[in-house]
Amino acid sequence: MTTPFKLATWNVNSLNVRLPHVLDWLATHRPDALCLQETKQEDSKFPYAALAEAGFHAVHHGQKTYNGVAIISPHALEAVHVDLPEFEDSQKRIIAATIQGVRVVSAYVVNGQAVDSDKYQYKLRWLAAFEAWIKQELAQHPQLAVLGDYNIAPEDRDCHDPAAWEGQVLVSAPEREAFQRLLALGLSDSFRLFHPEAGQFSWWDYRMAGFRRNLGMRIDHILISEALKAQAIACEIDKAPRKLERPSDHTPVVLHLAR
DNA sequence: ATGGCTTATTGTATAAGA
Repeated sequence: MTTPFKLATWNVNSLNVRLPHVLDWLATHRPDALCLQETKQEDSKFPYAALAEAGFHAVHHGQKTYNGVAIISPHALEAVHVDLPEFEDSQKRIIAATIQGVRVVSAYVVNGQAVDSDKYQYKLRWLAAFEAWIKQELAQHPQLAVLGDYNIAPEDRDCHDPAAWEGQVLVSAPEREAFQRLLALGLSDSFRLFHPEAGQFSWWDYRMAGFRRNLGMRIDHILISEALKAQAIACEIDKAPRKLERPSDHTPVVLHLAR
């Protein structure tokens, strides 16, 4: 006897603007956990009441203007943790909670802006600290799912024009190596368990009619431990919200487990 | 063609995203 369990991640690019889309999506999909990134609001502004009215608990770690992460669930959110340990950081990029025995991480990885920038160096340092922490989480929680906006397209098939993007931020070798080190801890890129094809993206630039022309990148990922891999039955990118009025530039990625 | 669009901000231009 197995029970369906649905996990999702979505960079909403301002929850203040996107709350109606999020509430509609929650009502339609009824996930067991939805991880958000780029809420761009302080905890005092987070819509706990609207979510509660819809039947969801939530935990949020945010700040004004930038960053901000949350986990929304109809179930209890236990052992909540924020930030990377032993990494001085004023930017709110990490929240984790245990939901029905599954350790769920919502992560907003540093963008990095350009490979010759200080922000890129911060991205690589941040990723090293993230890897060290995820290693600890995995040791403590065999059933681990690390969801979020990784701001890394792991392979050329995850980029609409690898030649044009070669060496750029999001696809550069040091970033891709950092992603591979996460996998080497014992995690799997759940989307690729089911979909080997190129041209599957989770983000499209607002400019240049990027979505209509499918000029995108697959940078939002759900990494899962071996124990969860054994339960995985499907993983999809839901492009529907990207077609709405005033969409986020990212769209949800959804993992289905049978537990 | 280094921009194109969208968001937030003690705003009327700037910074950041990816």
